[in-house]
Amino acid sequence: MNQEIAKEYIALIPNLFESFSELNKGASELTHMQNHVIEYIYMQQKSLNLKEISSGLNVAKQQLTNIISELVSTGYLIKETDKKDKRAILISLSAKGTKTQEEKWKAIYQKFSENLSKLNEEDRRDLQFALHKVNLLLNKMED
Amino acid sequence: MNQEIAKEYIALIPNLFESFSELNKGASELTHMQNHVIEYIYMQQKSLNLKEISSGLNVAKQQLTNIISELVSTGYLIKETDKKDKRAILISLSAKGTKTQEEKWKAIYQKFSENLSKLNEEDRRDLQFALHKVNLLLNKMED
DNA sequence: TTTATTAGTAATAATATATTTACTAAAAGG
DNA sequence: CCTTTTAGTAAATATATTATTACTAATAAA
Repeated sequence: MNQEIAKEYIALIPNLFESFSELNKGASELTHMQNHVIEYIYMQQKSLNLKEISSGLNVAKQQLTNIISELVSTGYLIKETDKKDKRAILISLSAKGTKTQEEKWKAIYQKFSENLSKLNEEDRRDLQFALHKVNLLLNKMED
Repeated sequence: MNQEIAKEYIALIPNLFESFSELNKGASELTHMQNHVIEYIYMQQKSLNLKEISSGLNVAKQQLTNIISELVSTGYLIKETDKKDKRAILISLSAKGTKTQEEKWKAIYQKFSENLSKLNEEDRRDLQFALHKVNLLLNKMED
């Protein structure tokens, strides 16, 4: 059975690919890496130190020093020293940073909502249930 | 109802994020863009011309000229002129190109399969059904 | 059959990203 | 304490990506 499930999971990834790539289309004033960093922090929903961002995104910490200090000075990120570990610095989104992310997701949200009209009511009901179940179980798996 | 569905859809994206980013971790000998191009062609499951890749990836066609000719000379891609439109060139994966992609997906597949053991049998059955349904309906939506 | 579009190429310059090496200061471990 | 590890910074270099402009040749459209 596991094989069947894994196949369905794998099939899901390309299905979301388009929405995913669209996240960074809106060609803001930010570079790819800057976007990438902001997006990652937004998804993690908490403050992160440089090391966590580095390993989460697979980017050398030396690179992040510049990228993040740029994002701090342009007002997207906020730095504060970690009181539990004085070597570390916790990085989080500012209101401005959060807003840019919310707008990107909103665009995907709207496009998807429009496409939903191609399904009839029964299919939509099924889709809702199935999506809910998938999210629930994927979360359960990651714990 | 559409709002609820869209919310579940949006929630799904971060859920797949990790698997998604992992696709390009294996730090092959290829650059990001080269990987990106190969990945895109692999996902589309057919030959594409330069224009289609350009608009699909939101990358200027001028950039692709170099990227693709490099990938052709290193044996990942194959070029052939489109007989229906003599201006165009159809680009597809070589056996070597296909193999690299298959290996990346296989790694994701295996990791996911291992994680599945965290679910009990009933949950796994539910997950399989729900994933199948989601894929089915998302495909239906895109037609 | 002209004219306008479209697919792709080419070369250059401007930016961005990646890699390497070396450094400070706090923490962890003995 | 003393040593080693860890988080972050810094600067230089190499490589990759993006943007701009200009060009050829095939196709579409007037």
